[in-house]
Amino acid sequence: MSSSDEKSADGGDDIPDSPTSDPLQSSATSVHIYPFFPTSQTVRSKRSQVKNACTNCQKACKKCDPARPCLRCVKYRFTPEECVDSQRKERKKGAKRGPYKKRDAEGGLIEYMGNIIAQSDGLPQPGTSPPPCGPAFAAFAGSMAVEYATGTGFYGQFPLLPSDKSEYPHHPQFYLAPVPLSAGQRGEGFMYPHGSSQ
DNA sequence: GGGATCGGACAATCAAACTC
DNA sequence: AGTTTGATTGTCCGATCCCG
Repeated sequence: MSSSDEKSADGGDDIPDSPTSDPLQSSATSVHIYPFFPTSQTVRSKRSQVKNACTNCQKACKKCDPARPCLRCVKYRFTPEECVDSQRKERKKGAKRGPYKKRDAEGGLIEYMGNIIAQSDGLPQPGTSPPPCGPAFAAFAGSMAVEYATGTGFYGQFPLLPSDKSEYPHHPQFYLAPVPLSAGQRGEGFMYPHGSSQ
C-alpha cells in the first residue's frame, strides 16, 4: 500500500470500483468460509479486464488499458513502440472433459456423478501452480505446453488427490469466497475460520 | 518512500459435452 | 442447432522485497 500512485482510481493503475482494502485478496492465507450457497449479499462487482494487456503491463502484472500507449507506459515513459499488445497463444484443442456435473438453478451441485475422483497421469501436483508473472512464468508456460503437446497432460475432471487421499479439494463443504463485506453485512449467514471476527 | 517482484484470485474465452 | 459446462489462458490485486 505504499505505492499510492500505483493504486486507486485517482492517479494510479487501479480500477475505480475496487475496494480499497480487501481482507480476502491479501494472499492465500486468509480465506473466509461461507455456507455453500452464496447469497446476493456476497456478490461484489466484477473486476474489469482489458482484452489484451501490453507487454510491459503484462510483465509487471499491472493493470493496462486499451489505449496505446497505455497509461502505465505513459507514466513510466515507455515509448509508443514499446507499448504493444502481448501475443495470445492459441488455446489447445481436443481435450477430453468427461461427463458433466448437474447444477440446480442457484448453481449448487445437486449431483456429482457418483464418486468421480479422477487421478490422471501428468497432472501438476498440488503446490506446483504456475508462477504467473515474470521470467519464471515464461519458463513454466513453455514446459507445460510441451507436456500437453505430448499428450501426457491432464484431461481429467479433478485435480490429483493428495497422496494420502485425505482431502478432496473440489468437493467443497463450504463456499470459499474472497468477498469483502461491510461491517453491517457480517451479521448472519457467514462463518469465519478460527472464530475470527475480521 | 517508491518501484519491482510475485503468488494467487479473478475474469474471459471457447471447445467438448449435453439437450432438445 | 443451441445451450451448458468446465478447462484453459490471461489480467491484475495486493503483499512483500529491495534499493536509493
